Amino acid sequence: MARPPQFDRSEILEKATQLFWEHGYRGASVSDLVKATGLLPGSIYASFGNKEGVFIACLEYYSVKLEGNREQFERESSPLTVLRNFFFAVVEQSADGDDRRGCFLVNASLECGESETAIKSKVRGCLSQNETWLRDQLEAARQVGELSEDTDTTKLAACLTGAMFGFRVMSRAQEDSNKIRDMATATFECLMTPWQQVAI
Amino acid sequence: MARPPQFDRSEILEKATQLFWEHGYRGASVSDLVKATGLLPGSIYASFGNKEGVFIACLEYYSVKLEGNREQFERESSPLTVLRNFFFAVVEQSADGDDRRGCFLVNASLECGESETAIKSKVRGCLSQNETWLRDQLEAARQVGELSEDTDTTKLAACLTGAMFGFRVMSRAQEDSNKIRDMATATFECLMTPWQQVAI
DNA sequence: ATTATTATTGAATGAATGTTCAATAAAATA
DNA sequence: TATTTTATTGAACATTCATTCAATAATAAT
Repeated sequence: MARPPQFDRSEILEKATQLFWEHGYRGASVSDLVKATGLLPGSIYASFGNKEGVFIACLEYYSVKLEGNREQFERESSPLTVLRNFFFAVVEQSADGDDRRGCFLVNASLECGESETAIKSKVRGCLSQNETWLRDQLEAARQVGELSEDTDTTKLAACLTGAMFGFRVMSRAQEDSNKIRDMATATFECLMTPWQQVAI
Repeated sequence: MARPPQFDRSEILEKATQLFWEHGYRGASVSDLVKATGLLPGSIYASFGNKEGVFIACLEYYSVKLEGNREQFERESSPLTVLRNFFFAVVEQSADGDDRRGCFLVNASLECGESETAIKSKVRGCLSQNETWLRDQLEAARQVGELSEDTDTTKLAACLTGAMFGFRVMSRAQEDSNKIRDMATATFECLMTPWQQVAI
């Protein structure tokens, strides 16, 4: 009994995400959003409530995409290989000289403060989802015998998350690509080696 | 032959830094700056050129303070102890539940993009200064025999820098204090242990 | 075809943004 | 003391900000 939206939501979110990712939440204005998406203010406010609403929808959109990204690696390999492949895929993305936007979630986490409560909690949720996936993967590796029995998978997942945050920041700071690669590789090896089981 | 400034520059910078640290570069307006410092717009623009100039002066101010912070640890201990003490001082600051502002430099690094060129390069300079200090400290430790001869101190300094970025981000993301402490401790041990020499 | 409901339009809103400026005040030199 | 130089004042600047709204268009159900 009503007119349906004329636009493709995920197409709009893709464009909005690119905009926010490049300029940040505060750095991208509603006019920029209008230009980037082709939607007029009225439509934007009718669909997302306000600018913060658009941003949170973008965070969700990005997070879902990231989830798909992780699942993509889960096909054929052992848990540890899946984990390693995902980790180094992020490393490569962070080391890419032509794209130094870092991680949309990490950027948002540092840009937004106590005043943007809804954003903060959304970011927190998405980041912890990623960390939980890492832990699940480590746990699976432990079950399968790729990691030693006494591996503290929760703590290890936190360490890996921290390491990833680290080179996400380095990526933004425009560090040398090889430096990022080297430091990420070394850190990964240092963190994982103590728990890895030698195949018999 | 002229009237001297009426304000104490470092007092102003202290207040401005606190403001920017809490709200970010874009999140703090010039009016906020006026309120926080007590200076009127004209004085601010006469002294710092523009808002970006104030921010860059704050980055410098913070960086110098950080340098003093590092030197404070250099008094009585061995290079490795100095390094460890500094590292865990930052950990404790990051884990402090009442102050989750993270690192002013890291925050600025993620908030500011390609449009704020001057800020980006200032941040880069300050961060690399810290990393260089870490490397020097590691190098001293190697010379003294606290670390093995074949320690790649440059790469290790990069790894430690990344680790610190990591828990700076976690601090902002409002993670549990003990989680931050645990992950930082574990990461530090993993990174350092392979190179540490056992005393004979 | 009529009606109810929602989407889109695009101008308008008031508040806030960073910055400028002429006037004034204060200090240091001559 | 007179002069020069710089600092401070506080209002005013144009611009941009996020948001609203009455008018219009489009759809689905009656």
